Amino acid sequence: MRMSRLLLKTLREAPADADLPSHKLLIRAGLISQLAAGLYSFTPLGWKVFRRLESIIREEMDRAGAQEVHLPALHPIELWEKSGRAAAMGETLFRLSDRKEHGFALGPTHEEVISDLAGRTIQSYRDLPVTLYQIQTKFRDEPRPRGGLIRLREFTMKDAYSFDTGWDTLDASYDLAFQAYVRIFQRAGVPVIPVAADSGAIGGKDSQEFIFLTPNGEDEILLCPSCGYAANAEKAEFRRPAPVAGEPLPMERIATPGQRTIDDLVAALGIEARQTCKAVFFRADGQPVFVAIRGDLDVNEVKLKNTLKAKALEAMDERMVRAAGLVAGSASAVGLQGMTIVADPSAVEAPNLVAGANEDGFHLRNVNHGRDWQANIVAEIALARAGDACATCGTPLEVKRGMEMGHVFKLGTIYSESMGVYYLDEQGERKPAVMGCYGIGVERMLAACIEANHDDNGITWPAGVAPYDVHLVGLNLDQAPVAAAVANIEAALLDAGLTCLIDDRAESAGVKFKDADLLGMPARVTVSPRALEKGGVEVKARRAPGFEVVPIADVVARVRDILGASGA
RNA sequence: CGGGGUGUAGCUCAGCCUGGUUAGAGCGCGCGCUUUGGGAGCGCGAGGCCCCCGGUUCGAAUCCGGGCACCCCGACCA
Repeated sequence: MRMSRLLLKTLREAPADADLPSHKLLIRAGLISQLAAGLYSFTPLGWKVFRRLESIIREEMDRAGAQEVHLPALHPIELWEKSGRAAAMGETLFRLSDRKEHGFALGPTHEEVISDLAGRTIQSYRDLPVTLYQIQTKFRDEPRPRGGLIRLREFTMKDAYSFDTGWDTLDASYDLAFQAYVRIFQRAGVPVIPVAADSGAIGGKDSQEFIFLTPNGEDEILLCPSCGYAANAEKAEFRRPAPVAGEPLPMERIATPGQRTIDDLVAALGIEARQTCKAVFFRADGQPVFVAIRGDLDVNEVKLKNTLKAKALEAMDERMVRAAGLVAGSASAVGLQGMTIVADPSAVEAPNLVAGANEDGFHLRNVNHGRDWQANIVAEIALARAGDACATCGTPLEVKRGMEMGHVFKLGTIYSESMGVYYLDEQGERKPAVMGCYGIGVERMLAACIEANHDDNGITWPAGVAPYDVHLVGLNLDQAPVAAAVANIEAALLDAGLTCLIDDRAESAGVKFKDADLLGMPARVTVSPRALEKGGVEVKARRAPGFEVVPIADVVARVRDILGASGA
């Protein structure tokens, strides 16, 4: 491809609203162009990269025995009502109507549709196991698109779904997908670590995310430096600090004027935060929920939501708190009536806590669970934080930020039951298929690839992802020997199965080099009168500082070396 | 949906507070010449519903009101 013909405009400056390195470089290198919030067009060069990532994914999924399908993006709304997720997705679901006022949705994901397809074709245990996948556009009306290609309203997801006869063979399908993911991210030049995760709105059991660790990530990851335990903040387990021990003492009411927070109590009473009981109020699917947790801990809303099996969970606002008859700042479960009380074990096990008296300006000392109040549900709903002890080995956990690149999890029979994916086993018994689900965000992976592969001058593509293998720069192309050498090298590269982008523009050498660095092809070959006089052309690896003059006959071999060294 | 910010040329931004020439600069773009090893030089030129609607005023990019869009931080996700 000749740059004089390429639809491309590189920018010296990044748009002011680009924040992340990947976003800036995507724009500056002219790979994408924004249409609206969370919507981007890909230019020819950007699209080449995108397609190469798609190819990597496709090759590895095929290698793992998965079968590609193509599914509609437009879904009858009934499909989503049938699975119960029309409500669960809420406003994230793009909804529309056809001319007959029939409801439709733009697919935010494809469990329902794939289950419909699978349900119509899978009949016997002989048909299982099978893994289907697609690489297609998804639509989500995100509350906040952001970060260039990090969070989009229209994006491409590779999602795969496995169907098995039972949980034991699901483990094998899951592992196959897991290994495929390891290979995909390795080839794409995106370093990831698997972490334990919550399965989120889609539901299910075992779940792992592939996280690209970066300070620019949106997710918090807890890592144990000692035993290697890794989990996202929503899922992370940890050992709670021990309570202050003691025999239960008689409960007493104390005046605490103006003391509304845990910190206030700690300061005024000269106690530790772990000697208090914190009250937090939520609304789960419209029902009020009272949460009691020890004062030194915070509530993990995802764990709480899962505990309650709630579709929607929100913190109560002041108006709701008042309507529920709660006394913010002095609330406790002691004497509380009329709402579900969920308690973290920390609040249940610790004796003699200071808790609210449900009366403004007063608290209770020596409150004990079982004697003074009773939780309806006791469950681990505390949020792990940096420094908390690892549940496995006790080492203080570290917190890092990361981006979710992919997510694999064991769905079980949730969708096979609701959408009707049943098979007959050897005994002729009708059973739901056991499903697994595996997703990768393609645009996000592209962004992460740049986050992981760039320097001050631009992108440094891994060899397997770069839009072209070689950036062939011609200087003084009006001189016949230069033009001839460029043509020869192009032919040799093409014959060798390599692709090249030729800078044949009437630009100065400086401009061409700057663009070559910005665009980031792994190898650069510069043809100039100066180099020709030295008996060859210059070959340079994008990721290495120097260049060398090599005879034209050796260019292909030298380029191959560089590509081999520029793998992910 | 809360909090913060920004809308002026393709891009980065001045101008606005304190209303008043023909709305500016750099980069980019076109033409000519010069130039060809790290975004080079000279000259000429094109390019603006100053986000939109309304108001105040003799007069609005500028002041007031209301919208909309986009970005960032939180709650949600690949």
